Amino acid sequence: MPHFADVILPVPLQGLFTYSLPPDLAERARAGSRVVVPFGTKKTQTGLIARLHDRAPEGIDVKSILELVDEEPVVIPSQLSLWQWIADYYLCSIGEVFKAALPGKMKNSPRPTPDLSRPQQRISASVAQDGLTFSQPVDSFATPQGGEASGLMATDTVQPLSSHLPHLSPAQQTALDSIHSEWNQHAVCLLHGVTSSGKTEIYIHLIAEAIRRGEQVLYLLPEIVLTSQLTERLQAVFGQRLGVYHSKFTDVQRAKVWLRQLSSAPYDIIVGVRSSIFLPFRNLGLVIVDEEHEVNFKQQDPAPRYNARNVAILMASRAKARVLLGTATPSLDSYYNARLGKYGLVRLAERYGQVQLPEVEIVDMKELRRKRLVSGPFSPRLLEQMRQALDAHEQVILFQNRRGYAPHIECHVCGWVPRCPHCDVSLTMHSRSGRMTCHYCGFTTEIPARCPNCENPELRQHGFGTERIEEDIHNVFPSARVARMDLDTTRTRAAYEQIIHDFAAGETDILVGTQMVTKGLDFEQVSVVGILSADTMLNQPDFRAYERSFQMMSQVAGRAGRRQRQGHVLLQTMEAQLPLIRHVVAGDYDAMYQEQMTERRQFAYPPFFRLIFVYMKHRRADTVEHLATEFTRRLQGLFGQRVLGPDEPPVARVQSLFIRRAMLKLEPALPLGKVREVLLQTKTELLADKAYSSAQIYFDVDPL
DNA sequence: AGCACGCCGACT
DNA sequence: GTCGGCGTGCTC
Repeated sequence: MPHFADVILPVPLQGLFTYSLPPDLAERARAGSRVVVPFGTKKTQTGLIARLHDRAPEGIDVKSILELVDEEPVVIPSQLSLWQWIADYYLCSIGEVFKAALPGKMKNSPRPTPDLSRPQQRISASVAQDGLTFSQPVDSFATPQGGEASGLMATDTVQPLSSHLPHLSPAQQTALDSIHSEWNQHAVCLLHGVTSSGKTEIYIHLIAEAIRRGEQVLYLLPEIVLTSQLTERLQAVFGQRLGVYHSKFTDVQRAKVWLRQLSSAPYDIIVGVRSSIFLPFRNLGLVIVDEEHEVNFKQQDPAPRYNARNVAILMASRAKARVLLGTATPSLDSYYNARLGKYGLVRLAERYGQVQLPEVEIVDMKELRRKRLVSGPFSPRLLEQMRQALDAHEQVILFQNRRGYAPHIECHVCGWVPRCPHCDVSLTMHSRSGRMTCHYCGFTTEIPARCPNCENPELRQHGFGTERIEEDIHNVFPSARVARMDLDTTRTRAAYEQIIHDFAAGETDILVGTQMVTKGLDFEQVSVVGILSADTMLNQPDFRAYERSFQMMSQVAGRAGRRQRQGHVLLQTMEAQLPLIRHVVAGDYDAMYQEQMTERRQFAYPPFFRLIFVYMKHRRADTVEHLATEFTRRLQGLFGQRVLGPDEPPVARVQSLFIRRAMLKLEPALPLGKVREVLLQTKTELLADKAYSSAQIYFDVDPL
């Protein structure tokens, strides 16, 4: 019987914590089971047993485990080893991975036990009553009580799948066959299929095949594409075999899916967002990553800053499963891997049905402004196309990559601009609420009636956000029904679904929105798409700005197109001569790829080099400056000119903390183990210095 | 990340 | 004379 357990705790500290096992728990404790342990002075935490052993740790006052929450593990060995891989690769603690992995309810820390010294009732009623514990055998969670877990799950009683499968066009069938033959050589295949080429039907066939072989499928999607339209379509084919895992579901719903995957009757298919890579899979056979180029697959803020696409590829290789990456606009990274022969590559160049690719027309805004033919956000040409579409009872999508009313306001007498008191950005004006908001920290304040600096009552608005566009459309086309889709109008899943539903049902004529309107939505009646300003995307200070602009513009352009008439895309830009704009017009992905790859190679950026950012934050600018200089100096001592910086990120102060960053450009051949060790070591050393102890230091590996 | 301990300003 | 600011140190 083991005497000790190494426990993962949801804290940003490296390593595991060793606790002793009381004899009555020792025989029942298992790796992967949750435990309640004392941590710190008077706190208890819910942790997870990583391993059991008999080696008494030295020089540590070992405490005892208080409770065993689960009789059966809730995390299986393959998950534990994946967590460790994520912590190692993305340079964070395994506790941070644990925190991100488990649905909230399953890692809730119980109230501090009133008397910790009294051992008695170990699995207390207070812990078990939330219904999310494993005091009972796991299979009890696969029974019909939950509603969605039907008793008819046994494979032999489910209807044959083939009767529901969608018909494939010859082009789709060819692509499907090619994917199979690519999989003979490569575990990962990239499906480069133009918008509306019918990738989903191909996915459905592949999923059905995997299920017939008795394998599980993970179907990853970026958050925004996971609409009820898609899940209903998949549900129609796969019914009860399909589980959905979404961040807007409640904790209880997510915990139910998790426990169901542990049972003897798990879902065969999980359709889910980024975090569904953390679900337990005992028999993974296929991973589909749809819209693989999406930056959303990378978690940005709290650690672990993982890329779910890349983790999914690793998971699949460990499970000997196949991977299909699907997109109309591949990430340069994936396309490069395909060109290198690391991934298979299959193209689908034909749109499904008789839908034609849209015609893209450049509108030279610089020229129009010079001739004073345009003042607002719409060119005459766009207005003309919109009017035609409305007259023909067709729909319009307008894409403007900025929410709010005006990106900033300015006193035209003294030049005063309202800025966020906590962040290094100007405040965005929102007219509906009559307020100005910081898009970084959420700080909000009233719009002043006059300039607080010089009392001038005239404050000018600069630029156009989606809210302003919506208002302008009302003025130009008073009878048109307009909807706006951005972060402000889609706070709830219901509101988001409502906007999509109304537009699909033809109850809205014009949809204005941010990036959200570019994502995998197909509307039959859209004949005109307007990209109001390509420049807001092109001018981002980021080496991926052109790649992203191409992806966004191509994706939104792909929303246009009907069976009868060719769709029209109007691309308004101040940089009409830019080669990238021509590539969008021509739909020439390869030209964009070649051009960007030349730059990436020249400036030592991905996919030729691996990037790691070191972020440092402190409430004092001089402290963070010194820290950043010292961190960079130490790294340069070991890694030489691979280390750049420190510099200020585009927004150099957020939530009252000053930010600096150092950048590492590492050649692919460089073993990561040494780098990892040095980075963590340097961080530890510098934080041990009193001058920097209240600073925050973290790493962003393979940033997007 | 929490949380407590610990040493300096505006309050009953 | 106290309540509380957040700097500092620790968590098996």
